[in-house]
Amino acid sequence: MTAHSQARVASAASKARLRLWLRMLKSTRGVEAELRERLRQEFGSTLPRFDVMAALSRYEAGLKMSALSGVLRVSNGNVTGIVDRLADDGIVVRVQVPGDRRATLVRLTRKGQEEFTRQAAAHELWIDELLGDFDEPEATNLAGCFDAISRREEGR
Amino acid sequence: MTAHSQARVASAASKARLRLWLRMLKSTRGVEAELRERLRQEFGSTLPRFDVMAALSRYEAGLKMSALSGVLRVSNGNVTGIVDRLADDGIVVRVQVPGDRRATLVRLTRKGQEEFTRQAAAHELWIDELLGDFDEPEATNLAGCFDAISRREEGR
DNA sequence: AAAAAGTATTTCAAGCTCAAAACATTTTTG
DNA sequence: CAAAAATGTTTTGAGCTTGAAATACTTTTT
Repeated sequence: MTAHSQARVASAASKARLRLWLRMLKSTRGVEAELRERLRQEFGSTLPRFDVMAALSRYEAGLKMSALSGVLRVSNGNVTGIVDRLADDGIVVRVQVPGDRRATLVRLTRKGQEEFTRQAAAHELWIDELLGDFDEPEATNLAGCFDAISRREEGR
Repeated sequence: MTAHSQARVASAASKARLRLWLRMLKSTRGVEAELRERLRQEFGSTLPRFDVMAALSRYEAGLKMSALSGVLRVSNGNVTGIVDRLADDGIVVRVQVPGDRRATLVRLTRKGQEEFTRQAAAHELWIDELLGDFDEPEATNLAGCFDAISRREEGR
């Protein structure tokens, strides 16, 4: 293969990847917008709040602020405000860590657990509706493709 | 098929779709974060600014504010601030629409066009790198899957 | 034990995002 | 033609997001 045809082939794949990215962004944003809207309408809440609750629900003992922002892959300062508001609403509590006066543990309250259970059930139904075009093998296959992208990201 | 096994099948596909969504979100956010970081480092800019410039670059005659927010699928008020800052930087201009004193047209300046050309070239290379796992047929196939999701959204 | 380095969290400033309200102008309607 | 409805944009208030700086505490080094 000549350098010339090589360049042509690379460029065509490159365009296809760009198109892929634009579609990926569009459909992800669309689903996100719909979820945000429903969370607002049905529960008076937001996606970031849901994400924090989901993370905490997987750690019954609670998470330190830094661990929480690590799990969610958002900045430290970001989580502070969301947790502040969730605490105001009685969804989470901050607990001092015994041996370390710098750290605080964040835990779902009982009310928070119950609220998350309700919201998570609705969330699963919504996803089922929004991604209903995919049957089980397709969904599993696509999930694998995304894992490939994510792994590529992590290896940087 | 009994009602019982029906429920089981639906539930398994449902779980697969939920997993798919979580992976889709994770990888899209990862690529977005990387693009945002590079745009910040290399061009001192942001993704929303890039999106506005990209939209305007496809309409040489300019777009009305409402058309711009329509194309980008974000709220009206949102675009106002981004365009304000792009105008401050000499990237875009607002032009009064002759027959309608309510409306303004937003256009890329020459400087804006040149800047967008530079950024778009870098952007395409970045995508090529970040999604490099997919060859042309794969990328095209996946893009088709996302189109299905987007079309489903639009039909709501 | 004092100094230095490291860790955990919050604060800050800037920008993005939305929905809703306000404002201005144009078009339609009674 | 005047009132009402529709259209185009900006403002407002609340919340999310980031990176960087500030604060507080702990561990390590000298």
